Amino acid sequence: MRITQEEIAEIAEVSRGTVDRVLHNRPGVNKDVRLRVNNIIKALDYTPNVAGQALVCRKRNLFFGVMISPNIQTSIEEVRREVFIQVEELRAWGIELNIEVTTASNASEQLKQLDCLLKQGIDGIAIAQVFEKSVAEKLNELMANGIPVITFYQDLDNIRRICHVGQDDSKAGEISSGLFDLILPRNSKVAIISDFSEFICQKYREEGFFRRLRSSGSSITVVESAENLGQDLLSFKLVSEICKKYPDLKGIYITGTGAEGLGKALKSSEMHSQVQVISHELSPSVIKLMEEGIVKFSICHNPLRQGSMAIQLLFKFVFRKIKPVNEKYYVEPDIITYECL
Amino acid sequence: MRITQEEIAEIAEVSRGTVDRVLHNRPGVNKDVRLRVNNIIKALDYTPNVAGQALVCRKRNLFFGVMISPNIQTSIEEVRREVFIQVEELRAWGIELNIEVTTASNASEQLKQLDCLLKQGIDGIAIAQVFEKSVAEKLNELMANGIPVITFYQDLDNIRRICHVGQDDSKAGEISSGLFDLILPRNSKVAIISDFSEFICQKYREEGFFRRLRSSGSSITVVESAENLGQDLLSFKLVSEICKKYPDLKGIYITGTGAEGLGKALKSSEMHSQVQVISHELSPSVIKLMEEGIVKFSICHNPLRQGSMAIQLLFKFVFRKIKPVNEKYYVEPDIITYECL
DNA sequence: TTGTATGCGTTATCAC
DNA sequence: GTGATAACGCATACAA
Repeated sequence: MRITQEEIAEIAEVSRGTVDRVLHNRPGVNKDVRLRVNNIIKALDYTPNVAGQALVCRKRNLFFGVMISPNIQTSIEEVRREVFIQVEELRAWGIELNIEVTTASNASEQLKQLDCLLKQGIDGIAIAQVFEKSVAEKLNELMANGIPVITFYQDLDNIRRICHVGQDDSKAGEISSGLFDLILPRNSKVAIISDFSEFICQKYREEGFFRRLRSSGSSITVVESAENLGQDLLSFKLVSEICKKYPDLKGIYITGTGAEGLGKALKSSEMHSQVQVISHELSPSVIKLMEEGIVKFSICHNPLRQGSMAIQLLFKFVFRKIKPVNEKYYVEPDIITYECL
Repeated sequence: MRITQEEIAEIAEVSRGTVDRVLHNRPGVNKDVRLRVNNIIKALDYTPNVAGQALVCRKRNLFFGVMISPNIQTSIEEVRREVFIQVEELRAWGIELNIEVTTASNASEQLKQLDCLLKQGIDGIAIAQVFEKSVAEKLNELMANGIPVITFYQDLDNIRRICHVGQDDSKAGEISSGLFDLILPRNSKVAIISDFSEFICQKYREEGFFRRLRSSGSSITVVESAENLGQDLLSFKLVSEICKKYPDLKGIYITGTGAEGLGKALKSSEMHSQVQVISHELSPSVIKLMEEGIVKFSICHNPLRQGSMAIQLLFKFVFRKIKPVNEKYYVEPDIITYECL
């Protein structure tokens, strides 16, 4: 049987009210009493019964904002479905959690949405990609005002947040490189295409890729590493050029978006049956290329699971005041092949 | 704001007590009244507030049994750790759930453990593998007596249970076959080794493997399909023979246990760098073979996640009386390579 | 056959 | 500064 406030009050020879005040750091309690009660709380390892809290807190509703960017390559409907499951689960416990899912593809949109959420009185924010410093600053401001922020999917340096939920990109890069060694003949030439190599995740993926090549003594040579700036047209051009330059190219590792342009280039160069492609995530264009047999593997970090993890951590923090123990949480990478779809 | 018993009582112009009696199908309420109340409950889509229930039910503790077999290839400590997390989570809500994790490797041990659990007054059972009909019959009996049973990891025909949590083995087989097509040269010869092909999961894996070979028009030929009866010695013998018989063998798909014997055979035949192995799950011997570069892929169905899913469903059923909507729940297969370890 | 009272643990609002 | 008390939604024992 767990310890209750009532019991603490009894032991400390005070009333429940006082215990409550101590627990919530509210003023109006003698220093000595506070210390005594606090000691008992610690000694008996008291933790509140969440059911009791849930029952009381039926008055005020919670309100979270989930901000995603198109880059997470999952449809907003899917995110909503995932969110719905969690909201329903909490509803069963009598807790009304409202979650507004918005999508933005640039900084100014994000800022506008943040302002809108703030006006409605937000209790917490999970954000999948922070586009610019201006947004980061805004989020820092929120944190300073006691509104918790969790970043997921893509992190940013110098941003204040209670934690980050993401993937181990460097490991993902290692896995890709290992996969190439399994499917390519010896001494193969491989090219790497990123969209913006400055994006942390892509930088780490590439790093991991190279690290394993070295450490495993792989025979693969990376002949080119180019940026398509997230544009399919540029992607097409780049890959076409590379194909011309290296007619014996055997593999392409695409760490970000732009798979569609890549696919077209391979087909128009008639290299699509010779070049094996490994990509990340499961955008519609990647799925299509898998069905066509051009993309052989895609390494995914279920953005849905990341999102729901973020919401759970956010809820725990807001409702139960439990701070995430880790600064970063990783979801395991999923290796996807055509048969997995 | 959700609807409450109180409100239903008000609308039906009866007391809370009566509503409660109707909700719990207890006797002592007029037929007409019962009908009226029931209609209101349905019309307003009433669902109980679990927090309220949790608060009341602090008196009686719940007691679940989790029975695993060595075949699930996860250490009992890991299972306990996983169980612990869930128990703590419920504890936070004031619900004391006791879970006893036992491991048995044959039917008579399982029967003994079941009896032991029954004597202690069990509220539900999650079982990872049912060895014989005698155990299945015992479980059917429990179900008849209102003690819910969930099977996970491995199912059995003709067993009564509220649902099953497992994997889509046929899909797993398809994935393996797809992987072979990616890593093997054209027209390769492949052998399949199972331990007991009568085990449902292995049967389905093999079926899926063959199905995809046919449907995709693969150039792979399966030259042999043998059973090692779960014995490493037999596994060694079988694989040695196969290696001798097919010196140009390129791949082995091992659907069950016995990887250690297989590895030794490949090494002693000096075929280990020529033959690519795909296996299932992550037993210590599989991990070792991956590190040695012999096993290239292993397809896993996180038994831990299966177990925790089973417990969650069990809890939902026992505590909230919510029957699982599906008869079978599948976890997604994980494709594991050396770099994933 | 029906209604009422009590308690579960927490929070918040009074009163002292 | 401190203590008592009324909800919150539910289950149950008891009263009518």
